[in-house]
Amino acid sequence: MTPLAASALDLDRMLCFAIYSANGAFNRAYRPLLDRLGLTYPQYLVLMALGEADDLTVSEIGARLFLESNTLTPLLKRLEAAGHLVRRRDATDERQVRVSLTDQGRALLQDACGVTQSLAGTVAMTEAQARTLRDSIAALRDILNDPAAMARVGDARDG
Amino acid sequence: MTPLAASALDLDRMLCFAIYSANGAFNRAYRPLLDRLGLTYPQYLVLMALGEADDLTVSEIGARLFLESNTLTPLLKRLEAAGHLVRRRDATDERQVRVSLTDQGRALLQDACGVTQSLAGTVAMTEAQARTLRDSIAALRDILNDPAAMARVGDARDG
DNA sequence: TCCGCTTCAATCGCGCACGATATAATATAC
DNA sequence: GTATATTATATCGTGCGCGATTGAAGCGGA
Repeated sequence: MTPLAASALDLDRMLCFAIYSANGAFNRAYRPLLDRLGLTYPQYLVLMALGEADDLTVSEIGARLFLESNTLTPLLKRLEAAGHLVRRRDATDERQVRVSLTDQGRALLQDACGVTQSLAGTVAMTEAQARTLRDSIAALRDILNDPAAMARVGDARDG
Repeated sequence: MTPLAASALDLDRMLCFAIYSANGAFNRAYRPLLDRLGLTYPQYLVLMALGEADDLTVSEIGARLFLESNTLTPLLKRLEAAGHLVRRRDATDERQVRVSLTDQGRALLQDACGVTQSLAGTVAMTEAQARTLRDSIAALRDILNDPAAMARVGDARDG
């Protein structure tokens, strides 16, 4: 007498829920470690992005993290207020804002990288397992982020 | 001259970032579909949980979704205001709040399940691939959610 | 030159997610 | 049987995440 549960849609069978709950678990695992550094996880990601390529525009950071200015602008302002980075208008195109790490921000990123590695060391997973899993998830993400692939979803319900 | 990028910590090599960005991608894919039903993704998960086992307490829902009352209480109030579920104090233990789907909520869940399937059908992945990936991610989540496993993370930096 | 179109960042509103705390009900200790 | 501890839910403040909108800067064509 539970017709809805009879399908293959149970929570534990859903890939999206596996991703959703794993994301929450990662956040909970990172939080106490990043708290000591005064960082949130998205802020840590921004520092990582700038560590790979400094002096990025807001859009370029967004392209790497799959975020947009409505999320990044206030986040970047907080990191700037904390002295971890500097924002300045591009001289040749005043629409753009270029973001660069300060020395303090660069040092903080070094500390934060240690956090990642100590956590990675705790999760019992071989390098090969982690790589396979990461690549599969990234491929899935790229499909979901592809407008062309997603355009037809739900069409059967519309027409 | 980019010492930070030289390590294995690049964004695209991080499992946590793969999870984080895939979660965002799933949300973006679900949003337009669930918007038509007036639901958010977490609200959809709550309906799913109640579809599997109705008349759950707030804590029981939280145990299934890895959430707590500070997140669930306002979310449940919104779903109740929309007429999708009912909340009432347990007669034998007034501390607990029992949540049950209304007929309207049950019907909405049926509609929402169609959304999931149309999206799953669009993502080119075999059943076996999806199962393997899902199980790996869930196992990872369970490790990250295990206080005992996580207790030692960062110890090396403390002592 | 002027007008429209696009692009980039910023702003606003809303809904999670969660640490910290509050409040009420129950259970336990004595 | 009252004091204390524990449990369940609710409340509050902060920081994402994002749809929608705004405003300024650049770009195009007539």
